[in-house]
Amino acid sequence: MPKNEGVSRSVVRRLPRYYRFLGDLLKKDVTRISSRELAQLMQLTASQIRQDLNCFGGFGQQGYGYNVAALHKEIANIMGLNKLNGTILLGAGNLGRTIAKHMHFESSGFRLEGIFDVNPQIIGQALNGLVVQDVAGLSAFCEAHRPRAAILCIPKEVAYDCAKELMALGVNCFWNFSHYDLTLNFEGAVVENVHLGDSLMTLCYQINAYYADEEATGLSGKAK
Amino acid sequence: MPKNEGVSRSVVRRLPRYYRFLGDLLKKDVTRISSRELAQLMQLTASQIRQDLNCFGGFGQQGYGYNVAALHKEIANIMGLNKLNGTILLGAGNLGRTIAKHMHFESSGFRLEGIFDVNPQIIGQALNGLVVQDVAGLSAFCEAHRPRAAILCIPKEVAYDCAKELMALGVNCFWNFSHYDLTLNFEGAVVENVHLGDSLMTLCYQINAYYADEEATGLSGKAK
DNA sequence: CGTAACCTGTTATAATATTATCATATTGTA
DNA sequence: TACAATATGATAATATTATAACAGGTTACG
Repeated sequence: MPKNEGVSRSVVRRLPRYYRFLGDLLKKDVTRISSRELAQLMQLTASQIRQDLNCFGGFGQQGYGYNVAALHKEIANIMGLNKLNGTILLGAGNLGRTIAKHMHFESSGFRLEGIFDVNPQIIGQALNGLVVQDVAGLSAFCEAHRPRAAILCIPKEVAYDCAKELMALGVNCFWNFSHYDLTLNFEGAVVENVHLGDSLMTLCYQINAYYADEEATGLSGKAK
Repeated sequence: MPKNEGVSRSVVRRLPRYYRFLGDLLKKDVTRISSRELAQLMQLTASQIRQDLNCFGGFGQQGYGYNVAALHKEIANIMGLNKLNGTILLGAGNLGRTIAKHMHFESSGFRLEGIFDVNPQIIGQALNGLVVQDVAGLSAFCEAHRPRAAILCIPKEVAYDCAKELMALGVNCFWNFSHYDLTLNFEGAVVENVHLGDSLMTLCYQINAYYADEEATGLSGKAK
C-alpha cells in the first residue's frame, strides 16, 4: 500500500526516467543495484534516488540495495501502468497520426480506442488498426465507450471549446499538444501539456547562452 | 545589454510561455499590461513575473506596466529568436517528417537546412522544400554548410553513436526525440530532450492520483 | 496642480527541493 | 561466528525557488 499522497511534481516527473533506466538494466540482466550505482548511471545523487523512492515506500534493503526487477515493477504500479485508461485522439493531421503510430500506449497505461477528425479527406482512413471517425459521432462514441482521456492534436483556436465539450462528455484527462494552455480554466481536469514550440525555443536560448559564454571566456576560436 | 548570466533553468523554461501570451495579447491589440493582469491571465503571481523579467533587465515602468509589443520583442531577443541556427534533421520516419512539417523553425530561431535518413525508401523523398538525403553524405554536408544544431528522430540504439559523430562534425546542439538521455556523457553539448513517453506516463500517474483521491474523499459517484 | 490609485524593481521572507549525515541492518568472508 | 564493507531509510542542513512586502516613481483625473 503505497503512501502516494501529496508527492511533489518534481518527483513524479522523475519516475518515468527511473522506470526507463531500470528497464534497460533488466534487459542487461542486472539483478541488483545500489542507489549509488544508479545515481552514477543517471547522473543524479544517491540521496535523491533514495528520497524519491521513499515517497512511495521502502523498496530497498540495507547492505544489498534494490532488486532491479522488483523495483521496476513497483514503479510501474506507482505510475499505474497496469490498468489501461480508455483514450481517444482528436485531430488526425500530421501530428495526430504520428502520435497514434509512434507511441506505445499499452505499455504506458493507455488504450487508444477512437480517432476523430473534422476533415472529410481524413475521415475513413485506417490508422493504427482504427478508422478515423467524423467528430460528429464523438458524443455517441463517448457514451458508448466512456473513454477517460483524450489526446488533443488540434489547432489552438478550437482547443478550449473542444476540451470543454469533452469534459461535458465525461472525458477529463488530457494529453494536450495544441498550442494552448489547457491548465487554465479547467478545474477538475487532469492535464499534461506538451509544448514542442516552447521546447524548441528553450533550446534556442540555451544555444545562445552557450555561445555567448564561450565567446566571453574565449575557450574556443570557433565563434564566427 | 541584458544581464543573462546564470539565469536559472526554471526561469528559462517560462520564457517561451511569456512570449506566447504576449504574442496573443499583441494580436488582440493590447498595448500595455501590468504584471498583475498578466499574472491573472497566466495563472502565476505578479511577483514571479516581475522577478523573472528582472533577470534580464527592467522592461517596465512604474505606474504604467509593460508595453506589450516592446516586451514581446525583448523576450524574442533574450531567447535569440532573431538569428537563425542552421539545423539538420536526422531520421525522416513518422516522427521526423511530422516535426519537419509541423514546427515553425524560422520563428523559433532555427533554419532547417538538411534532412537525412538511412532508409533507401525514404531517401529522395521531398519534405518541407528539402529532399531527404542519404546519411552517407552527412559529413560532406556538415563541412559545406556547418549546421550548428541537429534534431534527432532516430532509434535510441543509434542515438549515442550518432550524436558523437555529429559532435565530431561540429554539431553540438541537439533537439533530441530519441528514447535516450543525451544529457549523459556529452560534455560541451547543448541538449534539449523531449521524452514523449515520459510525458504520457506522467499523465498516467496524475490520472491515478486524481481518481484515487476522488474515491477517497468521495466527492463523486462516477468512480466505477 | 495636487492627490489618490497604480505599478515597478528590489529586498525580505517563506516554501520547496536537493544534498549530506548518521544510525542501523545486511552481506560476504575468513 | 566475528568483523569489515556496504547500503538503506530517516533526519538534518543547505540551496534553490517562489511569494510577499515595501520604497519610490508614474499616471489619471478632478
